[in-house]
Order: sequence, then structure tokens, then C-alpha cells
Amino acid sequence: MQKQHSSRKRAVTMRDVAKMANVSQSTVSRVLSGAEESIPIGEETKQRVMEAVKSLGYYPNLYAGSLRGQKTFMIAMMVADIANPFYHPMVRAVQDVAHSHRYDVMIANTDHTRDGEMHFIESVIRRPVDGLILVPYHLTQVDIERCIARTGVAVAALGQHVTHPQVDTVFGNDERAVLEAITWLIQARSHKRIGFIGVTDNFSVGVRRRSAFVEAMRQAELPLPPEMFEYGDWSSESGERAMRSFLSLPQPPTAVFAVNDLMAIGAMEAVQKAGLCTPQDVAMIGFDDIPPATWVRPRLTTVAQHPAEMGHIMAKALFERIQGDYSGPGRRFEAPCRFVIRESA
Amino acid sequence: MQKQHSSRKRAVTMRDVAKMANVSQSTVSRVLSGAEESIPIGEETKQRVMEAVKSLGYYPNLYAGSLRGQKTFMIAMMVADIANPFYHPMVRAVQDVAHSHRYDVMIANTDHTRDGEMHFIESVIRRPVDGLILVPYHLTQVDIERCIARTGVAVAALGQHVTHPQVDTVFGNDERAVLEAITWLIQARSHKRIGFIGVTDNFSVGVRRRSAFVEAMRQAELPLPPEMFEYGDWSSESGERAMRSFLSLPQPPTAVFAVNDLMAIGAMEAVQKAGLCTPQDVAMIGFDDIPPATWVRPRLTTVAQHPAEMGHIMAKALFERIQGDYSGPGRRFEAPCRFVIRESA
DNA sequence: CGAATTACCGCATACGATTTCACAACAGGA
DNA sequence: TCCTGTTGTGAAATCGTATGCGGTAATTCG
Repeated sequence: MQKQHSSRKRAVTMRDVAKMANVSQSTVSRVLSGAEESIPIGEETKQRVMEAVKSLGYYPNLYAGSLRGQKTFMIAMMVADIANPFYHPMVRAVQDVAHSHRYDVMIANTDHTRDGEMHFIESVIRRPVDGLILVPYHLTQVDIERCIARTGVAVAALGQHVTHPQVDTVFGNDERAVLEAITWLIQARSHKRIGFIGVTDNFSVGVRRRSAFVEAMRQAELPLPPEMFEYGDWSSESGERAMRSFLSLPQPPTAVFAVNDLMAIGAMEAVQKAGLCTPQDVAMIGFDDIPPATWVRPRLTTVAQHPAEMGHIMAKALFERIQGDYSGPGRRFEAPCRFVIRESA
Repeated sequence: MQKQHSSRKRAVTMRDVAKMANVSQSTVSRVLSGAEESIPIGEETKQRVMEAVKSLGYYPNLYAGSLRGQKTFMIAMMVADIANPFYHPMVRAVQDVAHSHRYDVMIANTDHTRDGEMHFIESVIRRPVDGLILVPYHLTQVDIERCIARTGVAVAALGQHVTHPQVDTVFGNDERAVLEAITWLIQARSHKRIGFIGVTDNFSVGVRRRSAFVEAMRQAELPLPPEMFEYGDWSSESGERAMRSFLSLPQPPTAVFAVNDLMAIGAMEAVQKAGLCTPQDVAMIGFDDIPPATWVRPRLTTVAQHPAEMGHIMAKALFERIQGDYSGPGRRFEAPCRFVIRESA
């Protein structure tokens, strides 16, 4: 028992299999990779090899294969925050599609930061993968271009943030959905002072949803005082903070729209902690329709997206590129948004 | 522009750097890997190499390094269900520790199935990593032994499910916590008919928590009719189903304990949909204390665990093994559980 | 001043797989 | 008998990096 520290043990290799089956290592390779179509292998030899594989419990080392210029059988997925339930069905869908292609998925989260996203890109340059699923907030076309140019990787992305000639994207028409929701708030519920909880402007989604909000208010010819705009970091805690700011105003909003459900839920907490009621005192609308939206009381009125479908579409498009079934310009898939009226507004 | 299909482009290699810096590839390797300690490198040479690295934008291919017998700079983490908020702080903690060691984390979820867990083991045999963080429910000592024997990987695990001489484990004393909670339900709230929502017996956690439940009832000399036991699959939907079964009984329970918060939340939904109230008609206690536990109304009484701390402990122990700072027998770390009384019971 | 260090660096090989090329054996046809 | 295929197999190059070993020039020592 020498001190081995953390050095890995020698695994079962193809050569071991070859030795046991009394064939050369290349024959083993051919049997396993199913190259028998082009290069014939004797039936009896094949049997011997398969037996040896089974009795040794051999598994190919995928690093070696990928080094030689083959596929890595791995895709990487970059999401902002796996703690946000919105991404769960998406991750799940991607994993399902990947597994059906015998691929593994490596997930990284970026905490909504540019550093996190850059780290991800570097990471897939050092450890190449066959495909990338991105949910980018800060990455620019240049960053993605660099990554594609260096690794030739296939890419699919969520959102309208990036437009790259070789990247397929899936996006919801969130502008229209926001417009619909706010207009409904004004017309059907006759709100006039509506607060907006967004995120900082380096998120293009935030900018877009605020524009839609502003547009709806403009159309109704309602004022847009600056104190009706608060900004958070997508988390429920930040939504709570934002709502507290609203409530400390001499004239708080009578309704609030938050750009995601987590912040809306946090805002509702703040309302209740202040001894007020939703929707009587402050109506609330969120975005995403995550499961907790139906757990809170009152149930959250929100804009439903279809993350599972979005994930599925991205993954499917990605594998079409990986397998060379498609290699044309970046496609754009629109996924529907649906305004869901519950109890909070 | 030949048709390139999905074949990856040739990346910048060490040889390219070497050529540009007019040195041999091995010198580049030594400069970058900081092996200058054992084999000295001229200051001026080092400069040239670094310049070339920068100007070419070179990143080492980690697959190649790991092939050569080095570290992979990657650990893999296996969790049951990434959609369960309980795991989020744990995943986050593991990632934080890993990144501080310049490691990447690959996450896989198993959907609570044995197949999923086995797939994970196979996957890390084919694509070796330096360390494993496991949240195993079905894996046996034999499976883990096989994995360690073949890859020499370091392992840390959550729970009391596995006991392996080389695996460090972190666990909460959930039996005591359950005992405390149920006893409180009996003594402080004088419940006599208490329902139990568990999981099937191939989860050792489920068995253990049910034993503790049974023990508490025994100590209070209360009956344990079989109709007071329902079983779900950890999801809120299954909790809702289980509760509906309880409510269809001629004599439904006056209190229910669920082995996790998700099922407890689902059960509360069922109570409310039946037009009943928590805690007046049916009191509810969960387990885990995930964020939604404070979002639902009434707020959920539950047993708090500390997933962030657990993740941190596991990761720290793992890296001690990876770096050879520790190589003794498997350590057992106990993390505290805390009974949190809110409004649902 | 010749020999022994030392500082610095390159050559060659190994890691585990894929893939190209070569080749042996054997068949059938001229 | 010679040539040409066909079939089945092995040898060797290759991917990008790490490293043992050996070599060369500069330096130190006796």
C-alpha cells in the first residue's frame, strides 16, 4: 500500500480487452464503435471481444476519444440561477433530449453576472463540448463569436439578447405580454398608479419589459413618475426590498408589476408584512408562472412562459446542428406567452 | 468553405505557442504548469512564452491533461432532483468551494431513481473526475466501491444511507427531529389522529423518518392504523394526492406530517381545495424548510436543515481528500436539525 | 586550465482512444 | 501460374499535454 495520494488508478483500457480477447486494440475499437459496416469483422472475433468487454467491465474513456478529434458526447448549459424554478423545466427538457442522444449535460450557473458568463465561455474552451445551450444576459455577439470560432461548437440560446448568424434562438414575445397585462390592469381594474419592479439596464430583458410597461402607460396617457420604478436582482428578497420602498412613499402604487415571479412573491410578502392586502391595497402581477405562483395566497396573476417547451426546442435545434442535419443560418423560434389571471390582481 | 459538419475546429495548442515563442512544447508546458520549481526556466524565456500565450489566446485543453494522468479539475455532483429547492443552497455551496479551488462542477439529477443513480456512476467511469459529491438514495456500498476501485475518485456523500470506509458523510439527525416534532404535535397541540405522508421503503430516509414517527406515537401510546400512512414521490403533486386520500377517509387525520416540504405544501393545497383550513381542520408539518415554506399561507411549520452548510462541509472534506491533505477513514459530520414552529401547526 | 557542476532546454514517450494504411490469406477468373 | 478482389486483422500515426532523461553551454572548483 504505497501512498497514492489522489493519483487516479489505472482504469481498464482497450488494450486490456484486446489482450484478453487475443486481438489487437484496433479490432476492439472497431467492434465497439460499430464500424463493422465499412470494415468487416469476423463473427467469432466479435464474440470474443464482447465477452472480454463484459467480463472486464470495460467502459471507454471518453476523454481519449474526444482528444482524437471525435465527439465529446457532452453539451454544456449555462443558466443564470438554478435556484430560480423558471429554469427547472428547461434544464429538465434539455437533459431529456440530451440523454435520448446518449449525451451528458454539464450545468453551470452564472448568478446573473457577466463574470460568471465569461467564466463559462472560458471553461468550454478549455474543456470542449459538442454543443452549448445558453441563457445569456451579458454575453455579446463578440464573446459568442470567439467561442464558436475557436471550438466550432454548436450553440442555441434563449432570448432576444443575442443574434448571431450561427445561433438558433428561442424567445417569448414578452413585450406583447407585458403590454397586455398592464393594459388589462388599467382598463379592467382601473389602476392609475402602477409600480414597476425591474432589473438594472445591463439586462436587455429588463429594458425590453420596461419599454413595454412604459408603452402601455403612454397609450393610456398615464403619468410615469420616476418613484414608480424600482430595481432588484431577480430574487424574492430584492422584490421585498423594492416593495418596501414603494410603501414608504407618500402615495404608494395601487398595483405593481414585477419582471419575474420571484420578485413579485417577495413584493407580496412586503405588502402583507406592512399589514396591507393584495389585491385590495396593492395588486400584483409577476412574470414566468413558476409553481410557487400558485402556492402563495392570493395566487399570483402572472405571464406564463413555457420553459419546458423552450428547452425542448433549443435542445432539438442544437442536436440538429451537432449531427449535421442542419447547418444553415441561425433560426428564430417564437414560444407563446400567456397572461394568466389569478387572484393577486 | 468545405462542408465541415459538426467536426470541431483545431484549437490553439501548446505547439503553436511553442513555435511562436521559439521554444519547445515541453518548455511551454513547464512554464504554464509552474514546474519551474524542479526544472528552472530562464526569465527571458518565460516572458516570451507568456507573451505568445497571451497573443494567441491560448487555453490548455483539459482533456489532454487529464488523459496524461493529471487531474481533471472537475468534480461531479449527483442530486435527486434539481427542482427541489432543498438542494439549491447545497449545490451553490459546493460550486463555491469548487470554484475557489479552480474546479468546475458537473451536476446530474437522478429523479430519485436507481437507474438514474447507476447512470451517474457509469458516466463518471467513462469520464473520470477528481471527486464526487453524492446524494444517494439507492446506491449500495458495492456500487460506490466499484466506482472508487476503478477510478480512485474521492467521494463525499449526504445522509446516513451509505457507510463506506473511504467516504465522508454529512447527515442531519432527522430521527430526533421527527420525534421532537411529532411529540410536540401530541403534547402541545393534543393531536391524536396524525397522518404520515412518506415515500416508498426503498428510500432509507423514508424508512427512518417513519420509524421515528411510529416511535413518537408509541411513546404517547396512540394507535397506528394503516390508513394513516400514505406514500408519495417527494413532489408537491404527490403530496396533494396523498392528502386527498386522507380526506376521503371517514375519519381523516387532524394533523399530518410529511417527510418533505414539497409534499406538505401539496397536502395543504388539497386541504384548502376541499374547503377546509390549516391548522384548524388539519394541521401540517413538513421537513427541510425550503423558501416556499414561508411563502405559503399559513406559513409552514417544519424541520429546518442547513443544506448550505451541509454542502460546504461535503465539499471541504472532498477537497481535503483530492489534495491529499486527508486520506484516512470516512469521517461522519453531523449537521443540526431545528424544529421551526410557524402557523400550519 | 581541465573537470565537475549547474542552469536551461529539447527529445522522445506515454496517456487511451480512433483511423489510415498495409498486409496476409484465400477466393475466383484469365 | 498470375492477377485481382474480398475479407479479416494488425501496426502505426494521431490528438494535446506532462515528464523522465539526456544534452549543451555557462559557470565554478580544484
